[in-house]
Amino acid sequence: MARVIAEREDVIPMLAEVFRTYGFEGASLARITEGTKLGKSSIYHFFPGGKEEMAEAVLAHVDDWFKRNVFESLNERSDAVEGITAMFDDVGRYFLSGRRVCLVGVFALGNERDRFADRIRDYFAAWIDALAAALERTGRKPQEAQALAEEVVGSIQGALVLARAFDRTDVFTETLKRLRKSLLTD
Amino acid sequence: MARVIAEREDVIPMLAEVFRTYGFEGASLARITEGTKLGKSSIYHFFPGGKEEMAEAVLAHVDDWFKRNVFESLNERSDAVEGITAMFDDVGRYFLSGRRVCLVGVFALGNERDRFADRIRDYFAAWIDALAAALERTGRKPQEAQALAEEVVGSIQGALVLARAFDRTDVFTETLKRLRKSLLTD
DNA sequence: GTCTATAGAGTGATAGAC
DNA sequence: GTCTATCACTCTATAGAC
Repeated sequence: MARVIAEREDVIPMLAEVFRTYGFEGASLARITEGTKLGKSSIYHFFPGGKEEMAEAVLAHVDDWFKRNVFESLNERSDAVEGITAMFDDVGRYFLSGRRVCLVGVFALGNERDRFADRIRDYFAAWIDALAAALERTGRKPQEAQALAEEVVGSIQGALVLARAFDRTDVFTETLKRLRKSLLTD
Repeated sequence: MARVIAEREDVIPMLAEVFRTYGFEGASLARITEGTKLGKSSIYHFFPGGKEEMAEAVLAHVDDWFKRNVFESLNERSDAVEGITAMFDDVGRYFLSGRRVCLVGVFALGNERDRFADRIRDYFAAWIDALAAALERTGRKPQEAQALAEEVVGSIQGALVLARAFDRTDVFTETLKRLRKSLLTD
């Protein structure tokens, strides 16, 4: 029998895509098996806790990706301006210029929010805090930096909604351009 | 037999609340009958087309509410500044200071977007256009007004996401305050 | 009688868990 | 694959207003 040996780690990005596309409730086992090319038994082998465990793993994976890319861009560059520029590039690439939606944002809006409240809150908090820290290194006051960071992350989420609504990636890419400019010029 | 006679019009706001809370896929008939206090027969009597017709009616209702309130605030006041202020008040009240989510935004992010693409696009386009027109009346150039309006509507959507993520209404109300100020001072 | 709103059993299909 | 629960939806019967 032909077998494609899969590992849990390899399944998670595909799972993420299913949850992103259909939301938590809409991610049925049929869609999950279709999206992962795995049978139900394999899925339950990797995630005995069912959909809840799958969603947890996906959220952890997204969190990890942002920590290793976006937040690292912001924190580990000696030049804060360069770090902020890199963050916008990372974000633009991650969301496929607006064609891809934010999984955590989708979860935040749905009734699954309460179930994953900690993960959702931590994701946005970590992002805002990392950006605020970088903004402080550009010479802004802590309070101003925090407010600006919140503004930027919120605007990115809103731009994803509008890009989907209008089915136009430029709504997203132009927003990123504008936000970057406004952070780095005044 | 005890009867509480309902009308289609009275059902729609309750339906809207169910769709807002659970999304299109998550709005099961069980949740719909629970949320509307109506039996299946009554629901299907009012909406023979099933969930699709219910969602259409709800989107039309939201559209109508915004046209009759938010957009009217913007367009039919002789003083554009007063109109913009009224819009922010309307929006703050409508979204219950951020406790309530935007139904159209939720639909835009989900895979139901394609099914209701026209309604979703028109809702945001009408909002942005109405705000842009008011901004032009405050003396801004058409292009600048359009970009600013898009920015504001996007920021409002993003603020709803963050308010839900942090479970803090002030994230939403502070964003409204900031946006209003930035439109009316510079 | 007609008409509209309601009650709720019952349909096959699909859900998630195992 | 197998399990039960739930899915969206249909149907017949019936309530009360005219």
